[in-house]
Amino acid sequence: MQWEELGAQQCSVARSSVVLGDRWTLVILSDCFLGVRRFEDLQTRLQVSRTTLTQRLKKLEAHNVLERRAYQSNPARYEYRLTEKGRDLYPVISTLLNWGDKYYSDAAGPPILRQHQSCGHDIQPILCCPDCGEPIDPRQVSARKRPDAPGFAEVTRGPAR
Amino acid sequence: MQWEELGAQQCSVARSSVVLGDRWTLVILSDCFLGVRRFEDLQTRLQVSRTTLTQRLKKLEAHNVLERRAYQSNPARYEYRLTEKGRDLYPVISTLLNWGDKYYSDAAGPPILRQHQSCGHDIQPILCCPDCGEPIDPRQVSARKRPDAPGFAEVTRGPAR
DNA sequence: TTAGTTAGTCCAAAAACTGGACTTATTGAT
DNA sequence: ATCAATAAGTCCAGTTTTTGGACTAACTAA
Repeated sequence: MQWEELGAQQCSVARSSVVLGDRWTLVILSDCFLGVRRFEDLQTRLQVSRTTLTQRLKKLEAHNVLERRAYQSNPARYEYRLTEKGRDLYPVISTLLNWGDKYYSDAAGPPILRQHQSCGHDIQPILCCPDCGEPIDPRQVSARKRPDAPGFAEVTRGPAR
Repeated sequence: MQWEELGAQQCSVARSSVVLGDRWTLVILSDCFLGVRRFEDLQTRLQVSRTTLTQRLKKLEAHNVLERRAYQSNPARYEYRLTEKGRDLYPVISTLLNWGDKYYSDAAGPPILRQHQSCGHDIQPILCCPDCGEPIDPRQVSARKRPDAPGFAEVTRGPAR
């Protein structure tokens, strides 16, 4: 299957993977959330090859996740900023960071600390139900195919077995 | 930079990307959360090449995200189950699904619906602060390098500018 | 006996990624 | 005026990864 075809599948994770699913994209976006905007900074920090970085930035721009914007002219220089669609990836990056912190931190703790300004605590955000407000226990969430949806999702998961 | 070296970086997203950062892994895991366990089922549903699927499953097993377990002998047949470390990826998959639902659904809505058993609603989980319980606004979260942490993270993001 | 099932392996071709040199247009220092 | 530095890329040839499809092993059911 060609790569872009994956997006035709009836699955939101598959469609998201068309944009995000490679070695570098999530790391690039993570840096964007830290305020890094320039090609040189990204390249230096991530040690990604210039060719690959160029391709990734173009792809993210094409998918409207980043916006390429001139911050000076003569010579023209560009920076990359998260669009609203890009900012909406915050929960993904944030939960990925939680997972990495849990399983790949060294003894001294996570390399990046996040502080919730509203309450002052260092936090690792958690998933909650937007309706009842309770923290989500995955076993309390059942998944089912939308009745009229086409595609392969015959198997879906019920609540805890 | 070689691929596994990325894990040496002082960044939890980079380390997570060593395991998750490719075209297929997140989609495979998404299927695992739907209860798909077998090689053939994954291959048929995802249309991933058998070689790549084999490699991914081996990698996920090596990183202790999936467990390979015989469900019969003569001939031996194996299934793949999420470990605790794998189940801890639920928030990542879930938020990725939210994002895909928002930006890549067709008019009829998301292909997979999730219902919170505790309260009965169809939901898209949101991020909350584990301390104060409020929904997370990314602009209310500042990131900073742990003071003694080595590595490149000179740039960190403050709260909304 | 034949076909089907399942979890893979093997191969050659195609696609993606790599490091490093190079380009262009400018500013600041000597 | 000359030289070095900066920034955002492009270009290239070599390496690594991914692909589709055929094949295998060890059974079971008809």
